[in-house]
Amino acid sequence: MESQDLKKAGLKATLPRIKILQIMEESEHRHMSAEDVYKALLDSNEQVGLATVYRVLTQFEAAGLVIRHHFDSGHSVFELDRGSHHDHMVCLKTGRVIEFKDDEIERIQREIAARHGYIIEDHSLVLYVKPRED
Amino acid sequence: MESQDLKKAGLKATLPRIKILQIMEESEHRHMSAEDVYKALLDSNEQVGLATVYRVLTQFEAAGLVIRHHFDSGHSVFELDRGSHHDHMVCLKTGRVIEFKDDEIERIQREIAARHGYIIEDHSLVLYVKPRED
DNA sequence: ATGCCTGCAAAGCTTTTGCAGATGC
DNA sequence: GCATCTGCAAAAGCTTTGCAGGCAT
Repeated sequence: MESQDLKKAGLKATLPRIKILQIMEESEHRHMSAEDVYKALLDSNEQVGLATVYRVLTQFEAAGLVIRHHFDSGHSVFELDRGSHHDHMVCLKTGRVIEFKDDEIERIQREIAARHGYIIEDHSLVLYVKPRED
Repeated sequence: MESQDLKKAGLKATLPRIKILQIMEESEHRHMSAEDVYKALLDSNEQVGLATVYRVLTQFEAAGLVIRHHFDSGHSVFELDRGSHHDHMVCLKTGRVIEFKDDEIERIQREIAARHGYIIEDHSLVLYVKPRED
């Protein structure tokens, strides 16, 4: 039940929030822009303002429910935080987003940061790729 | 001589372009936003419009003279392309940007892309870090 | 009941664009 | 001289915010 997740996150279980959470859970695209979410709401005949979508997504981010990515395009993309960290590969031809994770890379990253006297708080790794058979 | 670089890149050697190239070469910060460049121009008593800065930086990017990064902040930062690829570490406390490169990480990245049937066109790796002695 | 939410419209920021005049070659 | 470039101001995205009314608890 979404209302539980919301309350657990310290957010009142309002209709827009519940709907947005549902949209993101049910969407076939795990990465959605605010506009994408807004359009999906309209498609479901939900009356929610775009400003509210932005506000809710920002609150979700603060609450750790979603992760905000920037990729390379000047606008934000949101993804439900299912708890398992991973990196992304974006196909330049189709726009498809593939998730992956590699412990070896993560290990080396920590090592490099440490070598400079730092601790990693977060990181962003995006591979921009194209199909091999081009 | 900057005008040579510009002509080689197929761009007319105009004053704004030359000045912007100089600014970026001489700045102690290798990563500058359009606004940063614009302010630096004003500080040097150069009369160049902000729109021109954006236009020139975009042309430079297309010409391969600079690289545009997005990091995580909703605005672009530009860096002179000195030919040697590297990744970035951004200190969350001071904003300092450190460059690094690791062949092992690069190798694994290519391997992962290949495993999914892709070839890497480009990639972006940014570590958001904080000093160890916090 | 009351304090947190929402919708709308307006404003904010970064970046782009149209146009007339200026400049490089 | 002519095409390209620049400055200005206006516009265009994306995102945030102020305010008056609405909703969850």
